[in-house]
Amino acid sequence: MSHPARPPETRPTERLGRRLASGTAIYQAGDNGLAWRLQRGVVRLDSVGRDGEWQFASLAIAGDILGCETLLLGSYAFSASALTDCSLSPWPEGAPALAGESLLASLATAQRRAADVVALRGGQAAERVLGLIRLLADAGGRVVLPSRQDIADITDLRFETISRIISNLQRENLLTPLRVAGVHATRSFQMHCPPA
Amino acid sequence: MSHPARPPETRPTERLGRRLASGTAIYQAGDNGLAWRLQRGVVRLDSVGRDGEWQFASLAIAGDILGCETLLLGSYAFSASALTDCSLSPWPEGAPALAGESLLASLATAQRRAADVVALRGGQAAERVLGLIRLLADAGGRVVLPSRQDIADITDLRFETISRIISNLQRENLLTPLRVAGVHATRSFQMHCPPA
DNA sequence: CGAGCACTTGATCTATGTCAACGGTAGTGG
DNA sequence: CCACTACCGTTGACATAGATCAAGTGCTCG
Repeated sequence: MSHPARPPETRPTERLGRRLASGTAIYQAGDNGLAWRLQRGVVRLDSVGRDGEWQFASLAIAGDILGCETLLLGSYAFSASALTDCSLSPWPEGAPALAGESLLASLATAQRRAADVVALRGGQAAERVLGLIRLLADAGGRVVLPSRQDIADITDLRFETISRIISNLQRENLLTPLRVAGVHATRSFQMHCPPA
Repeated sequence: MSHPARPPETRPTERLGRRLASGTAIYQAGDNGLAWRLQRGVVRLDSVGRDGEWQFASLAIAGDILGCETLLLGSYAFSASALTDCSLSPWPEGAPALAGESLLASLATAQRRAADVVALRGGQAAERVLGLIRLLADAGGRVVLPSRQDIADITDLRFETISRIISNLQRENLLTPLRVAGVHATRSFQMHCPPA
């Protein structure tokens, strides 16, 4: 529909307890595999049309469960890729029994997360981007953002618009780029606005 | 944010196995209650901000489970209201044991539904509305739509825009209003486009 | 009968999309 | 080391989809 196909960048699967660099594919819709807990980072989930185009479907952030559906269906329903550096560990932890309790908990957070994502696609452009930044910021207001294009896919805006909005936020001192190796990063920021 | 507060239209809760008219509130975020299976109709879920404004969060259609989170948290996380005439029955059916299997199934469909809703908020206006119509149509292409305003809230458009789009679809013969009591209905249609 | 509500349609405005040019950085191969 | 390419991000100029404002219709309910 409105979003461009993305080239699936594949890498060999590492052993359990994976670390993934920003941009790497984690799994593809239809693959067989495990469910994971996302320990750190941000993951994008896309649904895949019959003709293979990717369409942004949801977001997972640290603490979320990834690929639950594989426990029921045997294969992934979405394709997952890392928007920032990530680490994953197999889920469920400990006993392999499908503990009803932890399933319920993961269902509840999935619902909340879905509502958050829906909210990121409504209202004024600047509010949407700010909403995403708030969602991704840690308690101290530090954020590592996805690429402009990924932010655009998430918020249903264009990357030029995202670029302009982030420039404005810097101009208004709501966001200051962090220095990484002596230069201003384009993706790491300190946020200066109320976290809610 | 971008969406207006809606007046919560309350009604006394009926006994188990409920039928609800279009427009009625089903439950409010924070209430205690059961989980339900939606047997018929379309339900809107809103998250409620601290200041009480409602914000569209998700959609449930026939077959979906409503208010799962109450099993874990003891109270509803969202407010639910009927967008068309609905019927509900308590869930889980039969044994009160939290069957891991059916929980998983409901988690999987919740994820899919969330992805559908996200898709309804991206791309061209006419495509979004058509996407919603497809989602709500039965196998024969018959649909009972929510009000123009509710469609607008779901798709993040304005009700005037929805009205124009539906008028266009009729003009292009993709949609024909059904006759109800001799007059053209404004919400019941026959769809004439491919269901996928 | 009048009030309220949902819907329709027209005229105009504007936020965001689109197109284009350019700069910086990383990687690659000579 | 430099050239070269590819990719990502920034910024400007302009176009347009959809928002906004306004007026009017018809239905339902008291």
